[in-house]
Amino acid sequence: MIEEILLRSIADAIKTLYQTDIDITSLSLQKTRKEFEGDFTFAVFPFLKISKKAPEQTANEIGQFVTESLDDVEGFNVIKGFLNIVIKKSYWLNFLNQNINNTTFGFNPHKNTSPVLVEYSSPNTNKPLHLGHIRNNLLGWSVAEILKANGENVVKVNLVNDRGIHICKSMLAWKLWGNMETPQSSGLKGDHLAGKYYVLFDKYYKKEVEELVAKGFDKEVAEKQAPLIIEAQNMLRKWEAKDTDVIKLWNLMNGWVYEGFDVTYKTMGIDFDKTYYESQTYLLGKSIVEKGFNDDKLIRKEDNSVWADLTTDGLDEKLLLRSDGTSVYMTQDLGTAHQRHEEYKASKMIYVVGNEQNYHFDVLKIVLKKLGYDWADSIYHLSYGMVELPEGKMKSREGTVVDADVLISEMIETARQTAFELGKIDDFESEEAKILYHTIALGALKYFILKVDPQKNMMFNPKESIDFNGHTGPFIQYTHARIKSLLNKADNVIANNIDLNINILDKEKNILQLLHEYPATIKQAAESLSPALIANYIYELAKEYNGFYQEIPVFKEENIELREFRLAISSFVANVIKSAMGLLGISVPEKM
RNA sequence: GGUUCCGUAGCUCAGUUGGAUAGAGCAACAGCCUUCUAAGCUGUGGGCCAUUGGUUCGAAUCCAAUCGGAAUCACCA
Repeated sequence: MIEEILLRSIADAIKTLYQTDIDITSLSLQKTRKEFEGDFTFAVFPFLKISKKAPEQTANEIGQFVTESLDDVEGFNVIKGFLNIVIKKSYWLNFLNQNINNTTFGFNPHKNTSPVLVEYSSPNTNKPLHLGHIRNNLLGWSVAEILKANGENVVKVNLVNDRGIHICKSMLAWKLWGNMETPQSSGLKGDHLAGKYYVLFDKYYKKEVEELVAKGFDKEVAEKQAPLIIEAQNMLRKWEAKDTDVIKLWNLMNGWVYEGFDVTYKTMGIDFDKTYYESQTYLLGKSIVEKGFNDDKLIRKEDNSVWADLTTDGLDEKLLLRSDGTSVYMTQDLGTAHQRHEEYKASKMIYVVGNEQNYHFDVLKIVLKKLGYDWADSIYHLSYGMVELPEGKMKSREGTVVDADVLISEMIETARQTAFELGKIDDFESEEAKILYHTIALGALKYFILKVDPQKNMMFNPKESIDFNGHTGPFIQYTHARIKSLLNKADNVIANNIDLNINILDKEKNILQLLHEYPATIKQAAESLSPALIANYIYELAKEYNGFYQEIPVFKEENIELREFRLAISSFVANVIKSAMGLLGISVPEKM
């Protein structure tokens, strides 16, 4: 990489000129700002104490040294204390020639190290997926792909939350009021059917609580004594005791939900290498807790509940087993983590989970350590922000959730209408057209979500449908389609031996520089686990290309060498757009 | 109340380890299709980077305090 060569040369310069050894990692270059001439800029201010000279003079001396020692450097200029280094155009053209046909440009070779696990999605089987889950799925999937591109050995895992009191609520409601309704009989998608009964449970439960309060009970007491909740708890105990009828009902309803989830995952293009089920790990969790108690690392209270005392860690006590012996969320997470560690000995276990669970993961790591598992440090909680609506947070029970399936189908419809209004397609009902609507709709949705820094909360306004113009997925897809159309006109013949003496325009060099940054962008995105860096990078590239496309003839250029050069740049841009969008899970059309 | 995260244009968001005059998109206004796809391009207006101190040659970026907002602190998950 030219950056590293430049830095080494600068370090040499400082050593030769000022007799001081500088660690190369303490030096940094930045891209030269557009208003100045040059490619890379080095700020000399920190080294004035060493040079004991004015900024301009120091910069001039270093610039002189670097220019004389490196073939790829054309020259330099100095403005205040900023040394702007100009790279020869032959460097950029060589870069183009060498990478134009490299289908894995920007990717690191596969390292043969212990795997990195990425857990995402982690759905509950009592309700369908909503916009919050969409962010989770897209983030997790994309982070996994970016890590792969960076050479990691990645395992994508899902953890299905298929047991627990919330599942029993749906089951109980269906049993009481469902009249044997099935996805077939109702035409409802399986996950939506389960969700319907979850909502129904809550409705009647609330009613019971109100009635008890009206009779003079405290609200807290009422919430614990309402017949419905007692019945649900009863069901959970029966489930843990493997009661035949309860298990049968559980299998039936979960089966419906899985069928529903599969459809949604397929539509979104989300996949997994391995799926864990809480129902298969919670017993391991229980045994870990029992062992911890026997080893005197946990405490049992009079009512038989088991707790971890975290007061020495500045936290509170944490329940691990209820007084009736059933397990909680934390219990199964201990079991799941343990099982995964045994299976993969992963160097890192990344959990993509919303920031509302920050405390949970702090506790998980502390409890694991307390129990003597050193590998607790390999657990990393990739904590992402909530998706907020204009009215505030999404709440299932208040009906303010944006349903994943509904949102996606609305987006597809919008894509269809927009294509119609723009007169883009001849046959609007053809199979090809339908694929295109899907590609564009998902492109818009995925890009909208992934371009935001994962850590931050993000706003989604359902009344303003996601845009297809400007800083969006379709903008980038469109750029790709236009390039493909150009390349087709040239019969897809792309030269990789561009003459190093041709004249390069500013816009062309800007594009080459951006392409040159792709490998570093992937690396950075992998290190910071942020697809947003890829998303913003690819927008910048597409935008720069569109400016070029508008102003400069490509296929119509009469000079053959220039035409080949511009076609080559165009082809390279198309490759990188396709590659980078692929890391976001967004496919790019050939035509649109 | 404790802990954690966030405050950048009217709105939605960028701004890599501190660097030169703070960047996009949307919305508004004005232009560009007999020439490679106008889902595009060009231009105009729009900012006390929440506030106040500090560190530094240099702060949107680092530190502290204050003010706003969010999450969490359950025998829910």
